[in-house]
Amino acid sequence: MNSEENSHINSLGFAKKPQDTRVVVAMSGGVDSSVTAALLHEEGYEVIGVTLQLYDHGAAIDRKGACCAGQDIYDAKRVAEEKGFPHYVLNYEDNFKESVMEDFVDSYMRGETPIPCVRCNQTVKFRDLLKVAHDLGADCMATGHYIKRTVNEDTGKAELHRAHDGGKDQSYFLFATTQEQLDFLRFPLGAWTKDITREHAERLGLLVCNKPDSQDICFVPNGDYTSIVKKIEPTAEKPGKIVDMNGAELGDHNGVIHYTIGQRRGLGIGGGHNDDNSPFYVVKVDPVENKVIVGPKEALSRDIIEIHDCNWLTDIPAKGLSIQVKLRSVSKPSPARLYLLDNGHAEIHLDTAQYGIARGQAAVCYDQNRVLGGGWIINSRQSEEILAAE
RNA sequence: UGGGGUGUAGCCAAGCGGUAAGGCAGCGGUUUUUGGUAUCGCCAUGCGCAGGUUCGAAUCCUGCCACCCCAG
Repeated sequence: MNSEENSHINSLGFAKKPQDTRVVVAMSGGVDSSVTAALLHEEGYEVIGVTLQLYDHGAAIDRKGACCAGQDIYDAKRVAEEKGFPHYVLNYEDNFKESVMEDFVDSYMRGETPIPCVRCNQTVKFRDLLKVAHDLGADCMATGHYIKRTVNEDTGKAELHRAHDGGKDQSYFLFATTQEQLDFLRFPLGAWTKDITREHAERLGLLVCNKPDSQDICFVPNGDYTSIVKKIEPTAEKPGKIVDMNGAELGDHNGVIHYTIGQRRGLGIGGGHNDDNSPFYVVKVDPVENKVIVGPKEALSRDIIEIHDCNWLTDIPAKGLSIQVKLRSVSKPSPARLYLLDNGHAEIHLDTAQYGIARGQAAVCYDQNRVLGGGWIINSRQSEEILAAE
């Protein structure tokens, strides 16, 4: 981030001195965003740190690897104080609850499988906090995400690219970033590995340098997401039947919110229900009938995915586009072809079928390392040609 | 009541005189910046019960019990 010595353009892409460039840094209290803020400050930028208080303090205060509550807010403030730049804490609890947590709950109630991290980026951070940054007169807003933003010399447009460190790449969670948001955003860590970030944290003497990486859903304590669903929607947990694909009852469930497509464990279905004693997987979640439908792994095979609420950072030709797509955060992109549909949806035709594609998850499209955009999975099916071949 | 069959872990199940396969479920670990997947490990001192034969029995014998089927 300190290249371009021979240019008048500073490291954030502005034709002015760092000290004349005001940048709002979204600080979660973790290592990454702390380093981002401290480094920009070190470079001479006019840094304003902002931390959002997203959910209940008390419940999160002892939680390792959380963010944006309790101790983390304090940590962010300490970093700002030590480095000597202003820092604000904004209470976004209501906002977060409405935009992220309630969406999370509604999604499970509909039998879907949500990704709250994407919703959070999409709403609270890149819509609401970004507006605050604008209001503060900032030239841009920086975050500690591992993703690269480049400016295409031909088109002059900002592009999103996967992080240099493929293992830390967060592009899956940022697919919904619009072109307009991207124009205003900066991701200084995108070209780094986590090791480098931690080295800088140490060099800068940040008290957060040894904090563990965050993982899991930040507002869910010890991995038990259903406790949050129940807390917000006490009627969410209705017991019902687990049935096979012919409708035969195989067992009981204690609420569809506990299940997601592709899930194997936790069904409690013993042997003797099929010839080879092969395991059962959740094939469908039916909140209306309050049933969980299970079947063999083959029944999960899907090679056509329909997505909606799409965000595109490039033009998609009418005749389709060869892409690579990620249908879950942890998996290599797989080759596919992308087609836009008349209703604004899009369809992704996978070269090879995948298993466990759940409604509510995201399909993120790439051209090699470039993020083209993506959408939310609304439907999926197995093409007839493959069905016929089986 | 007569005839036949079956009883092996929570479930399915192999073994048929030589010291309890495998799978499903469950539990635990690894992996993982969403859910899930995957992967690794653990899981019957005992084979319906009681005797007997044998160096040795889940396996052979006897009795009892339970369930299933057919007859009546």
